[in-house]
Order: sequence, then C-alpha cells, then structure tokens
Amino acid sequence: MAQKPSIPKGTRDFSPVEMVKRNYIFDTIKEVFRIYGYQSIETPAMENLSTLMGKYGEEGDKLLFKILNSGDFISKVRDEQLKERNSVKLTTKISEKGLRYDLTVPFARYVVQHRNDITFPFKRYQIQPVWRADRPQKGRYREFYQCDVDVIGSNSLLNEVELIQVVDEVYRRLNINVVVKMNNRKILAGIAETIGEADRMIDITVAIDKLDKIGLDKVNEELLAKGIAEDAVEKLQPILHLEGTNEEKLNKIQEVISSSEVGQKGIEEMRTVFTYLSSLNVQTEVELDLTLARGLNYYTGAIFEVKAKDVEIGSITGGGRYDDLTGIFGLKDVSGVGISFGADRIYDVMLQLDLFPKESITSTKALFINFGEKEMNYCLPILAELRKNGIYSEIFPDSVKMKKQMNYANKKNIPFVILAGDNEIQENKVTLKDMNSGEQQLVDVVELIKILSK
RNA sequence: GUGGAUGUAGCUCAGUUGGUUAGAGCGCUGGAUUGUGGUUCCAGAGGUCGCCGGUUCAAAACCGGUCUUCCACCCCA
Repeated sequence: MAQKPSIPKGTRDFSPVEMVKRNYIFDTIKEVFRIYGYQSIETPAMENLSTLMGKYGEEGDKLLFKILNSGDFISKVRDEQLKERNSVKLTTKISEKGLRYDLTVPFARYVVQHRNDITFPFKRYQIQPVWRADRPQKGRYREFYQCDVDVIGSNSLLNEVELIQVVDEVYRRLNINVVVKMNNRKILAGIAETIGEADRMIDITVAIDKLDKIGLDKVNEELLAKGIAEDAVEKLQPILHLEGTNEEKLNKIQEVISSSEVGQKGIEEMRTVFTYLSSLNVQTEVELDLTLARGLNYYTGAIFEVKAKDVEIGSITGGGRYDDLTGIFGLKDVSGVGISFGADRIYDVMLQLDLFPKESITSTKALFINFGEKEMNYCLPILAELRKNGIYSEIFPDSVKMKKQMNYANKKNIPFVILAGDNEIQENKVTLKDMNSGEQQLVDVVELIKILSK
C-alpha cells in the first residue's frame, strides 16, 4: 500500500455530518448579523506581509504563516545573508505574502483601500478561515473560522451596546449559556498611569490577565520580574481585589484612579454602556472584569470576551474598540469596534453539551429505489416534481440489489423510500415507505408531495 | 518556540521477561432472504505494528532520530 495521505498539523477535514452542524452555526450567526444591518464582505486568504507584520505584537509575527515567493527566489539572495542564518531577516527576502491571521486587520486594509466606495458608518460581517502557526491543542487549531462583525467610522458607544445585543441574540439562538466579560483599555491605561508605570501598560495587563488562572502571588511575581517597581505593584493590589456589582467596582476604581484623565474617560464609557444595557432587554450577564486585558495591542477602548459557562474551553468570542487601526494604512481618525465569534470552539462547545438540533441531521428526505430502465423512466418525472416542490430527494443511480439500496437509505438516514414497480406503474401510483415505522402506503403523486412536504 | 505523553486492521483497543503464523469488538464484503433496510445466523476480505536507522541469532516490544495526535507553558478564537 502506498503511504497514507494526510493533512497538515492542526488542520481538519469536515464530513457531511459535521458540515450540517457547522452550517447550522454559520447560518445562525449570519442571520443575526443581517438582522442588525451588517453586510457581508470577503478578503483574500493571503495578504502582503507588510499588511500583516507588526499588527499582532511580537508573538503574532511568529505565528504568521509566510508564503514563499514564486520562481527562483533563493538565487536572488546574497551569500552573506544566507550565511547569516537569520530566519527573520531572510524571511523578508524570500517571502512577501502571508496567510491572514485574523479578519480585523484585512478589514482595516479593505476600508482604507475602498474608502471612496464605502458609506460610513460601515457595518460589515465577514466569515472566513484564518491561519496561525500555533502549536495545536484542544480547541486550538492552525486553520479555523472567525465570524467577525465590525462597525467602522462611528465613535458612538451605541455600537458597543449593539454588539453585546448581537452576542446575546446569537447565543440565545444557539442555546449556549455565556457570560460577557468587559473591560476598557482606557481604564487599564489609567491604572498604569496612577501607579506611575504609564508606559508599561502592556506588561501590566498581560500579567493581571492571568489572575484567575495562576493566582495573585504569581501575578505579583511576574510583575516584579518584568521590572515593575515594587511600590507600583503595591499600589495595584486594591485594584486586583475589587469585588461587587459592576456599579460598585466602577465607583471604587474611580476613586483609585481619580487623578488619571484617560482613566476617568474609560469609566465614563463603561457607565454609558451599562446604562444602555439596563434599559434594553439583554438577558446575557455582562460583567465588568478589570483583569481582562486581551493581547492584541490595537485595542483602545472597550474590550470584550465571551465565555461559555458550562464548558472549559477559553473564550469563544472576543473583540473591542480600535481607534486608529486604519491609521497605519494611512487613514486617520476612523474609529471602529468589532467582535469575532470563534465558530470552531462554538462547535466544540455545542458538541460537548449536545446542543445540535436532531432534525438538522437529515438532508435527503426521500429516495427512489431503482428497479431498472422501465421503472426509472416512470420515476424520473415524479422525482423532478418533488424537487420542484422543494423536497430534497434522489434516486439510486444503479439498478442493484434492493438490499443495497435500502441499506443506502438507512445509512444516510433518509426517512422515506419510494418504490415503483409494475403494480404501481399500472395504477399510476407509488409505494411510500416510512423508514422509521416500516409502514407502507400506496399513494398518487399529489398525496406523495403532501406527505413529504410536512 | 520550550517541556511531557502517544501511535498496532476503516474505528476503539488487547498483545506477558524480546521467541514460531499479531488478536478481539465494531464496521466492511458475500450468503441465509432474486420487491424490503435497521435485528439474527454463517462465511470472507483487510496489518510495512507511524516512518527511518541501530542493538540482537531473533524486535510490535529495547535504543536514537523524525512525523502525528494529545497535555502543560507561551500566546490565543
């Protein structure tokens, strides 16, 4: 036997059964996006590396899949550069394209490039795969789908609120219990400012992001290890201990960072969002979590993360506001906010909780048994008639043993089988067999369509 | 990227201190049943023991390398 074929690490094939379930998720998400007035776009799988590099932090650059240049690319590289054996430097010589890492940065590029054709505020959704050269684990793949919704060209906090409504609606429809965690980069900046480490915000937030995972002591350890001053870490402690309702947390943090202007702005923003939310009928719990940081460094305002309550799997949706993502591509003062649903993780959650509707498994509703040339000629117009009426139906293409044809129907979970031999043809009817009950009845085409349309 | 575990039939897994012809269940194919599937019974096919190399009279088993999957870290959807 030849060597078994395989697929790259962290990628997956999807069987028909799996695709039914995946499409259920995609369709649900899409439907909600459209109801809220978002329009669909797509961008290429690959972007110029110059578009991608430097947008996701140092770690992100490493996780980009790079595509080799076409042609005899290595002959153009000078010997000294080859001898240097510096992968990062050499990469810029032999690769100028990469697979997209997320949908937000390509979207920013899209907006800048098509700014004259876009009416702002621009509400778009985009459902496409992204690639990361990460080491795979459970719920972590090298190729996975993101479902992004963004509003760009509007500063209104109503957009943040609307995105929470979208989250609420999507997970209500999918029947997943979630909690939305929210924070604001301006508050985090205010905290950094207040403790006298304004320029170390990223290091501070990355550390405190791990609070509920590694505990307070380890967080403090990490902060000190990263060179944050001891008295600054000391000042941080009351913030790490915050408890109570969102309102109580906001009040306390407001006192602590009262001297910071950005911080006050962030608190004000959060208050506005919570006020909107309380007047709307949002069922999902929205929790202010001051330890939520999120790695992507283009976020400037609100940040979100959605966690499934009943499954340990990390976040299944995340996002935030970015005031100047288009700035790096030359379009200033365009603020956007967006979130991304992780379809693959949602799939894993739903599978674990057995939340997929049973009916959606069926595809074909009725199968015609093939008895031979004459019978086939009788069946084909009826088959066409069923299809015209929107009934998913098919005929077994070969006139083989009936056992095999019945078995096919059984395996494919087809609920009805249609038989037409000499007797049926003579009466101008067909025999309809219900595969679940085993019952059969002799019906004409009109009755057939009526029964199958149910 | 760092550290750990794993790999035997299509699938889930047995396989003793290294010893003759590597097994089971499920699935698959054929038959019992030529117009009746899902149940039952009978028969059959299917393996480079992940791959490459080493130790040995002898390797699925021991050693080295490599790849896959999984777990932790880093980071993240």
